[in-house]
Amino acid sequence: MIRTQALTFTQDCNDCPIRHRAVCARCETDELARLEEIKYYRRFEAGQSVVWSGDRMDFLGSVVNGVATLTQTMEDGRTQMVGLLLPSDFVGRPGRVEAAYDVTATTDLVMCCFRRAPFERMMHETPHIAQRLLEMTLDELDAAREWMLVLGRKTAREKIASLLAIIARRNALVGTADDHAVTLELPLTREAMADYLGLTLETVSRQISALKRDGVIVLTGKRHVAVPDLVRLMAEAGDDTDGGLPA
Amino acid sequence: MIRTQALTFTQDCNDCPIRHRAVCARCETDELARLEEIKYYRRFEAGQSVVWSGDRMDFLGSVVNGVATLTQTMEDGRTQMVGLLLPSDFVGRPGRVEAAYDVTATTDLVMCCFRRAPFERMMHETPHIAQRLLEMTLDELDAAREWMLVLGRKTAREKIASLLAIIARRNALVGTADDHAVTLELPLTREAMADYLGLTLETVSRQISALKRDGVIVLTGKRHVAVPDLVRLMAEAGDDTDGGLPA
DNA sequence: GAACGCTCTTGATCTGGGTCAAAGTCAGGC
DNA sequence: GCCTGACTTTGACCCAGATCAAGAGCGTTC
Repeated sequence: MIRTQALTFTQDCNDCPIRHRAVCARCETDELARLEEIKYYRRFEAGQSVVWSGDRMDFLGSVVNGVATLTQTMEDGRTQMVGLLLPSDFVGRPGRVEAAYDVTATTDLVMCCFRRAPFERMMHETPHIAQRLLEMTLDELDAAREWMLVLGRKTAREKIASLLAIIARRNALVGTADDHAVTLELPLTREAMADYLGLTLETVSRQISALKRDGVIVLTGKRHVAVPDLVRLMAEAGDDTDGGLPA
Repeated sequence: MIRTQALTFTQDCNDCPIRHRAVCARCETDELARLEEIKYYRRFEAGQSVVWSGDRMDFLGSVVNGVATLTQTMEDGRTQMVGLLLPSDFVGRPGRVEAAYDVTATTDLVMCCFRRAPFERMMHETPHIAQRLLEMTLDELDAAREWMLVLGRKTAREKIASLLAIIARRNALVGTADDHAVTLELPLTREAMADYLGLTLETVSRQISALKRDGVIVLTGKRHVAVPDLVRLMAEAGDDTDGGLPA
């Protein structure tokens, strides 16, 4: 059920694979060149804030490397992560300068950014870009709704398994892996995982221990996880597995 | 925090206010005429399914009247509502014929539909439409993420208050109301509310009783709710109230 | 107007996950 | 090597909300 995005980078875009996928899948050469002009890179250290909710955000861009999170906070301090930005994911809303969420780098992070004004101008002149952004936003919406099911109806164990499955799937496409066994590096602390899953960090820790005890995962270090059987993991997540993996 | 969409219909669009807002806010007259050609109305009875997840959906459209829900279901029968479609909301994904969710009318429903093929053709030829759809989709994404906070971090009482506040705000704009007192008709059964909130119907019922006991709401019939003080209700929902209401 | 089928309310009890507390692991700095 | 601080694990206990169960309200049908 968790839709996997095709990360089919093309060689003609090797200095910034992201730019290609994110906003320019069907652009002509001269359009690519224009994007090139307004593009720049930003680096963030693990733990650093990219932007705070309500602040001015004068760029839009995609993650090249590393992991960032989108979180919402209530006045009393309760927080909920509402999005996980993995390489190739796009942040920023055209036409609205104030950030709607806190964006935080959870690992060292490299982003490919576009300055807002020229990007928006270009979007208005280049129909492909708005159409591409629409597709990407629809994918994000599907992912958010998928996550609503996780938050609203799954047990703690299923929630952990769902998160691991998402990361494993994204990883599996980038790295090499046979269909059923995957290893992955958790880019999140237990606390950040809890924020994503609507749990406490203690519960996260306990459920990870339980999955380990039951052989669903093998821990080789706090953050390094081996999944011997991805199908098993997805079953633990409560997902239907049909069509999930290539045959 | 719950963003309210401006439902500013213009008089030049009186036979189908929705069409205007939904996809053609900036179209020229001839484009409006083309939309007119491919538009038709569909009516559904309360309880009837609009489309099942996975089925072919050969139209897109917006709600004119009534309420529909988007729900996701797990194999074991657990369900989670992932969206509430109130008048002026749009359903359907351009470029993807299979519905991703179950769409169900919870009241008698009128939709203004566009046949898929000509609509998509028009979208590709008319940049305004893709841009408008992008904006609408970004609004939906914000709403979905808002809801993730509700599902993941709010208590049962706060969840109920949040739902009432959403409906009250949408209602308040359409109907007449002074700033602080609103009455509304619940378009959902207790069970549907539970599905939206990630609760059981018993808990929904108990919390509604509690809010009534505490004077936050006044029940005049099972489904008819008077909110004497919307600010109070929003405080119960755990929302920050700044900017929420006109002064 | 009795019987039926919904929807909703309320009570009693149970439990998954939260809360509080303490101890274990590990990387980096000196 | 040992200290420090951040992260993680584990234990004991508790409570919000789930579950199970019984009725109550109320519109429809015949």
